[in-house]
Amino acid sequence: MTKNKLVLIDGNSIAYRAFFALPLLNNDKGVHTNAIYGFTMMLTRILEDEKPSHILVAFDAGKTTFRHQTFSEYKGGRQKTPPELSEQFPFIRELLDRYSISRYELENYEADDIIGTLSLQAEKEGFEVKVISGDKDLTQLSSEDTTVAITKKGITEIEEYTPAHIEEKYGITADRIIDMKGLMGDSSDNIPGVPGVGEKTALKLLKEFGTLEDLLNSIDQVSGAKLKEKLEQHKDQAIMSKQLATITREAPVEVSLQDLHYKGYELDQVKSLYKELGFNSLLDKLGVADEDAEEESLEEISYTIVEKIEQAMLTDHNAFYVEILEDNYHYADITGFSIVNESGSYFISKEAALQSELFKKWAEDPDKKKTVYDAKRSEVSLRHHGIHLKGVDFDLLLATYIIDPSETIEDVASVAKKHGYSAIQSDEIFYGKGAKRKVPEKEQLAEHLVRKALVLDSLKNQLIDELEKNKQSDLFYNLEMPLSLILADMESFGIKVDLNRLKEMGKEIILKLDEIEKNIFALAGEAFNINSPKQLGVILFDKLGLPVIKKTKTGYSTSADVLEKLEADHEIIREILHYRQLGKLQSTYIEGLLKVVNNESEKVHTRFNQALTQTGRLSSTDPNLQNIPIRLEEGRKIRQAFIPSEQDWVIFAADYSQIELRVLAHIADDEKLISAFREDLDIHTKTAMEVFHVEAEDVTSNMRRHAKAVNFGIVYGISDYGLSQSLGITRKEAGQFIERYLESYPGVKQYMEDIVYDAKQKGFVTTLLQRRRYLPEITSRNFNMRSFAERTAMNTPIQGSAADIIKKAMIDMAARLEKEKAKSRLLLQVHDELIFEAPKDEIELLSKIVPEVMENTVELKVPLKVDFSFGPTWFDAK
DNA sequence: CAACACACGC
DNA sequence: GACGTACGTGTGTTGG
Repeated sequence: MTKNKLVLIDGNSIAYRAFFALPLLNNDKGVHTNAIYGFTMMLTRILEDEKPSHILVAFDAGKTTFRHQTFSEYKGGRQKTPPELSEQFPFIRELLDRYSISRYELENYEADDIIGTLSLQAEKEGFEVKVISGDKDLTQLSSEDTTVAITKKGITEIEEYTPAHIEEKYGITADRIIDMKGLMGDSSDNIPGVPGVGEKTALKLLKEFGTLEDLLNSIDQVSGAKLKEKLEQHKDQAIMSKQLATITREAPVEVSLQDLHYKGYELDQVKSLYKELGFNSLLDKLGVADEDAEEESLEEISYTIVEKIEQAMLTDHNAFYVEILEDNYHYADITGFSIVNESGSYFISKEAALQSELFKKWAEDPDKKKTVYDAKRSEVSLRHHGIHLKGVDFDLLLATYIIDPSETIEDVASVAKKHGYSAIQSDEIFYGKGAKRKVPEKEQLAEHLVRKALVLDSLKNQLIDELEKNKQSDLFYNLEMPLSLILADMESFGIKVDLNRLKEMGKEIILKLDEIEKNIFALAGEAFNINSPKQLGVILFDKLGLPVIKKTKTGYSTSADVLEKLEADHEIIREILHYRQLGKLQSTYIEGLLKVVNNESEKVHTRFNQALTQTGRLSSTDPNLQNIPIRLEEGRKIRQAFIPSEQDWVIFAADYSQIELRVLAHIADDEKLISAFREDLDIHTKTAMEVFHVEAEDVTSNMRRHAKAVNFGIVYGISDYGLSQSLGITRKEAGQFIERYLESYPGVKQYMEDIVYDAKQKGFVTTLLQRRRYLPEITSRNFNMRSFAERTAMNTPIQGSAADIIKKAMIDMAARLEKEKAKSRLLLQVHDELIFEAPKDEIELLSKIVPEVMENTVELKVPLKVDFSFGPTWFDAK
């Protein structure tokens, strides 16, 4: 017989927590749902993790409780519950009813007291008890049978208070928590305590004297005259405070433990409430994806399954959809096509299309306009069949991304849904996911693909209007759309890899890894899996007794910054760091790269995601060629394996110098920063001079390092905390650095203030070329969310404008290479640099035109500066 | 299979 | 006074 388990939830406290932890979500009926949603998340998690046999959610009853008789100002000065939260309580009660979970409130008592009373009863009956709240006061209930879980950050993370944990954390037993409260008070409940006594002092006193009463009986033995006087003076107040903080275990609760038995819930009940509230993600989790709704909305459509293509089907203006099921379109096969135009709606099988000369001619005709979804993907896959797609005049994927980069775009259906168009199923539902994925019969496939083309057809004009309204037409038509074709070229062409070089490096690294592994095992005194942070933690901190610097939620942290601090303590640390470094090279950059090299061409074909990042940057996958090592020499050598695809060619790399800071100088219109760049000064040294008020010759390398980190922080929008981490200084010091920086560059300071104000007014920020990022959280009452949104407001115009500039440079560069009839080709973009391969006899040309084009692609108040180099491998182009 | 910890680049 | 803090991608481990 397993033990009964009672879960007691502090309903008010969890609702508050959820409300402040989540942004103010609205459902389609205009009801705020963030607290309900957070509460639901918490509740389902508890049911799953704890599997209680009994459960109750306690709420506070009215305004006053028996505590007010003792102290009329109890909970005085507390802010009124925001109406946005109040309106959610009825739903939370409804939710509990649907879940068949008991809830209870009691006149004159707080939720705490109900919990205290029932937990005591349950303990006596031999139950295991779990209390869940956001209020640390509840920890006083912790006992051998009762664990108190307090939400930490957000709503999903909790900290569990067992008697042992309390002793470890505070150095006092659980039953002394109330004595501590008596001394230190509690400002949120307006419990006074003893003025001048905080947590530290309270704990010190209790450790020395025992209970509050013990302490007050021996005040004369307290060291420190001031403290003694305070205690003497506020003796009664301390006793009263302790009383107020004490949870009663004898409230006249009218429910019995039997009443709290939990028998599970009725799926339909919960489901219908979720639907009403618009909790779609939770509906999915219930495993009851809303099939009927999907079915309902799918109106019938008519279309033709084309056996033989005829000229009349291919017109001047078309919605054209190319289906490729695998996500890596470099290697995947085309599944089929659909076309919608004024002549009709068609499904065309892969075979029917590719055998047709008419189709090829139409696809390659720039005057036959096509609206597509993901032009790059369509283009690259058609090329495998010798067809060069031309005449794309609208890409639904890119338009959706430009209009709002925060929308997660999964497939045509997800885009359709966002614009209120529902006559289509998602690919996940239509094809199935994971192992269940399969291509259905032709009839069904045909219908699904035609539906996609219909979406293209019907959303196009709507999105064109939206782009126009946002003044983003130029960005869309003249930047992102042409860029997608350039990226298609880069991706299809690929980059040659020196397989032998890579394999050789792999062998060397394996030898070294074996050696280091032996050393580590010898130093540890046993063999273990070095790649397992868990096992490594046990060795370092339990067996070798090294000091614990940081913990993660699952155990000890063994990250590099922690290990570096331990380097002097044990020689095993150096070995582990080296092992990690080489292990990363081996698994990600040697084996990982070898896995994705095309065996025939010996090239890698990355895919640039052009519709993903919030800032407008590209990202790169399979392989990611934007994070090839460079910082450490050992890793940098990986670049020796990237070589030109033709004999006697070179790799030519050009990078913008300090593009983000130059952009900042421009948009902030900061006089000092502008003149620094006009004079082409070393910007980090210059910043050090300004921040530390010294002359150039007095800037030490440490000052420059600090200045560089601050510049870095400005560019990436990190917080004082982030800066303190990267410099190994305190948060306060980091904050002072940032302040001094802003004093040094008043234009920047003004910009930072203006942009945040602007973002609050408009709800979004823009870049040089009108890219947008919406920041709804900038008005959040949650400090963290608001701060993050504010930093994003400052940072996105900087990083996003830099992204705009290099994208434009890529387009200009492609045009210029064509004009020069050069053979050189662009291979990669890595955020602020462009990598080309070039015949040796074009090095001179590139050395002239690459900097010229990149530096002049836009005109800013400061010059743009480009450095370049070249060599037989990417490694040598440094 | 998802979540986590870690590490690489900009 | 605490909160939990740049963005991406890929790897290995772990536990359901």
